[in-house]
Amino acid sequence: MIGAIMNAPARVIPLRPPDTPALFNPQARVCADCGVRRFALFGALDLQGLDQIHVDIVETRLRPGQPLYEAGQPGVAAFTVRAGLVRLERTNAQGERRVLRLAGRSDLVGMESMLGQTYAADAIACTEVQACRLPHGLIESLTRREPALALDLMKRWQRALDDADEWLVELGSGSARQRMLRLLLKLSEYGEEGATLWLPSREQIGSMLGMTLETASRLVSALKREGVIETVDKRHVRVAMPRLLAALGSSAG
Amino acid sequence: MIGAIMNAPARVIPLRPPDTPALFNPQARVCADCGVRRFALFGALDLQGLDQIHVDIVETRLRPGQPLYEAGQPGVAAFTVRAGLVRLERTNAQGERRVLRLAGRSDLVGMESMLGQTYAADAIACTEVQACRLPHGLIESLTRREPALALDLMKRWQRALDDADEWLVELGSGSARQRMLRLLLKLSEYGEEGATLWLPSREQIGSMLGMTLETASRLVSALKREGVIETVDKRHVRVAMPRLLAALGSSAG
DNA sequence: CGAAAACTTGATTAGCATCAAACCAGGTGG
DNA sequence: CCACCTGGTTTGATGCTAATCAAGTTTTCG
Repeated sequence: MIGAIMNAPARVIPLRPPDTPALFNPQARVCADCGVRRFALFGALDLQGLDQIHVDIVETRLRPGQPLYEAGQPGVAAFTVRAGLVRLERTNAQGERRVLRLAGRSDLVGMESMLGQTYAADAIACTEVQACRLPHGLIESLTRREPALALDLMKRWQRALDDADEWLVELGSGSARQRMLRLLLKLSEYGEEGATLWLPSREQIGSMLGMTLETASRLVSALKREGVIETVDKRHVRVAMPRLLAALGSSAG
Repeated sequence: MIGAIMNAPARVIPLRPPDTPALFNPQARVCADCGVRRFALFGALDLQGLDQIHVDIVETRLRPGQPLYEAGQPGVAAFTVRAGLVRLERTNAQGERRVLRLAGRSDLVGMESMLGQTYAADAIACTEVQACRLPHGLIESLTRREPALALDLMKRWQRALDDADEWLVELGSGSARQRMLRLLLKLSEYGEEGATLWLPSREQIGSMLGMTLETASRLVSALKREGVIETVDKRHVRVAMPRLLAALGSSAG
């Protein structure tokens, strides 16, 4: 594959390409070395393609609470999340905020920008976030040159749709306790290392599960007492997966 | 446009093209005369294109309760809903069924089939349904010939995603009464004629709003007493929109 | 007509929202 | 350094909402 950079016949890409001296632009190098490239939007692109697109890609860093974009703004770019967690949320007719779903490593958010639409939701950093900004013009021109990318994009949309449905089905009904347990299960999918996962503020848990922050607090406290979760620091807990699964199973067999 | 069939320069299509004697295949005629074509997937195609694709398109009719497809089945075709209402629903880990959203006239469902995936949900007819079956192979080959179709498809996905988010935000929180009122508002978007709309069974309302069928029944009864809705027949009601909006406004200003 | 399914209505209870108060950690300024 | 403040969190007391259990009624359909 590395040899192929110069005479480019290939589509197959190794999981993490070794050094690639043929790339001229520094950002192209960053892209080539990116740990999520294989899973991200440009996984279908070869390195030569990368060398041509680098120019417009900007890496963005956000602190917890900072918005990546906001609902209603003209959509100028999509974003690949490289690290951290982003939450998508909307305000309903009654003015209550509601978290729609989360996006983590290798997820693509703000795809509506590629259709000339305004952003459909607020995207806000939950943790420290690293993201790559992909201007919509770039993607349009790339799709023309590389039709496989269009298929890749469609798969992205379908994944987002699956995620949305999953949140509705798993977190949308059942008792408060069940929803809390299922949320922990979901958060553990994004878990960085081991059984340690990021725990949202009580208010955010409420906004994800459709309950008050007091109820969320009581549930978290109860699960700590029961040894299902264990405090690591203010925003992180370690989860005893067997107990979590047992708790889920016992509440509705 | 009719003249253009023979020398085809056009992309502009009248809302409902008059007789088109130049088309040979009967199904192509059906497509050309289709009332939703302008809004449906092949709106971007000219009539000549239609004449070439007709062969694989089959019109399907369903009675209330019949499935269009089922979750987990290999996705062999997407469907454009021409008339009636289809509900998408899934069973969660605890075995409860949950309605994800509805699809009505001109909506496209089962798009995941075009990505070689199995269907992600059950699609079940709520009312009498007419749908056009679009085999995934057809769409693939068409996309190659007509790149604009890919963009059209992406817009479809985004619309589905918007719908999903909307359901979560609007029907996912608030009191049972508020959710019921918002559901009526949503159902009225699909309303056929005037203020008359299809009313789901109490069990289905429960499955859409995350409540028991008894609560749904009580709410429907109460709204009838209050004159917000009025029985037309077992499955249809007329809605007094001003009262509905007033009820929505008063319960949460 | 009779049985099954869908719907309605009532009584009771459990679960969660609401209101209220106290607690804690972190940061600021005197 | 300590007093103070602020925002997030915990915990308690109380009441309302909707689930549950239980009949009874209407509709549908063989």
